[in-house]
Amino acid sequence: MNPKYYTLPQEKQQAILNAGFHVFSQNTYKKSPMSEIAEAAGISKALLFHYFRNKKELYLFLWDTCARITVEEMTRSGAYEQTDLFGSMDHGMQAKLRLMRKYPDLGMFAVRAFYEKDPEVSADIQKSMGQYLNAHAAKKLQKLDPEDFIPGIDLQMMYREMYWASEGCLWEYIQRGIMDIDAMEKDFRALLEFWKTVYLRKEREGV
Amino acid sequence: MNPKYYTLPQEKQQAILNAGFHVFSQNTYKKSPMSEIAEAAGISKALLFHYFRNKKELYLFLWDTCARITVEEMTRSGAYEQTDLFGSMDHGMQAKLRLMRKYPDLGMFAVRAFYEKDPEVSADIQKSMGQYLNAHAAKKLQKLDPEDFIPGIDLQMMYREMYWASEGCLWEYIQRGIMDIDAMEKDFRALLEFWKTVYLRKEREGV
DNA sequence: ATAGCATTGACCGGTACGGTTAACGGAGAG
DNA sequence: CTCTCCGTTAACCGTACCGGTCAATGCTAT
Repeated sequence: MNPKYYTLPQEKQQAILNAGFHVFSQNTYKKSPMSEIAEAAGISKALLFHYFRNKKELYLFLWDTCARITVEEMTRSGAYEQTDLFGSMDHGMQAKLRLMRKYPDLGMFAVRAFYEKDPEVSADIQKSMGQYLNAHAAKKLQKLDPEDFIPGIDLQMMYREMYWASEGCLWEYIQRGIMDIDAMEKDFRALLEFWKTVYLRKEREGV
Repeated sequence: MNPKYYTLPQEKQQAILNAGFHVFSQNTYKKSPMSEIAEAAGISKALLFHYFRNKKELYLFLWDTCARITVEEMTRSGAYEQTDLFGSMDHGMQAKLRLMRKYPDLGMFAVRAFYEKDPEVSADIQKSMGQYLNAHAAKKLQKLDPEDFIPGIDLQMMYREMYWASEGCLWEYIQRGIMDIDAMEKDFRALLEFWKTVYLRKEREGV
């Protein structure tokens, strides 16, 4: 790719990223036209080809950028460092929301790219996947102290359930196509509070 | 559409439906080629055009069929009649799983069709939408007896949370592209059992 | 043998695609 | 004022594909 891309003003760079994420998230690789991406980014097709040699280069660049941005935002949020379960979920979701605010179609793009079957790109995508998989869930689970939660609860199940509920909540918004991040944050906070009242062991008065 | 379609063997009809659901769920209306659908259904493009006058007719037929099938399966499952919350969720999910087993891409197709923006079909889709919306959630909620659940719990929140978690669980499978319905059923049953242990008021011994 | 129907390969006009190129226009140096 | 960059684009090119048609093929049942 042409390094001149990086000399563009930040907002232009982001516009191109978002245009790419958007178009590639709506259709398969082969059926996502460069012209549409250029138009969505507010530049001419020729200029887009000036920055990226061809469609494949743009696609793989988007994929790498997507992964890089996500990891950056996640570590920056400190979600991995929190020892408290709800605190860590809070930080994680905060990071996710910040991401969605800046790159609304990043999530959907990542999903589609991961399962893209077009032989022109699928191999490259799969090759660069290994490094991005994280096994935080298992580690997080081991650190939990059963004494903090209501007696007899299946902690692993609780964790999966919470994960699914957040994803389901997110998915509802994604489906609807309206990215009202503030509403999402409100919903998620309500979820967190609800979980606390249900899952956490009630402290006896005066303890 | 050509009524001769209904004289086809059931499996052929279903193959065409699934082919249509699949292709239209992967791309926008305009970028979903009839040839691809025909190929996926195992028939020639010309024959597909023999049964459906044009692309639009096929699309709207798929949309109507999708809605009809869903309503049929839901009422048949008796999900709407159950008074017990978990029982009704169980029946509802059973219906959904049966549907997914038979028409793997029906759900995704419905979502895309609902938010399709192509002027050639969007109007017709929206027009025939009103009748399919259901407001069961609100009704279901009113029938719940707080005495059955742990004290002080926010029942509405509980309901939303359960709904999201089921959707999130489903979504995880859809994303993965592998429609292992049996695994899904196992996961969902586990969820149900978990919810019972957490949300239901514990019966004291001997009561 | 043939009438009737399901099914298809080949075709058509039009368009949309990835990618190229020659030219435009504005800013900055002399 | 002119010349030279260089970011930017409209216009173009060859090709592939799309929605839709049609004449022809085979198959079945009388």
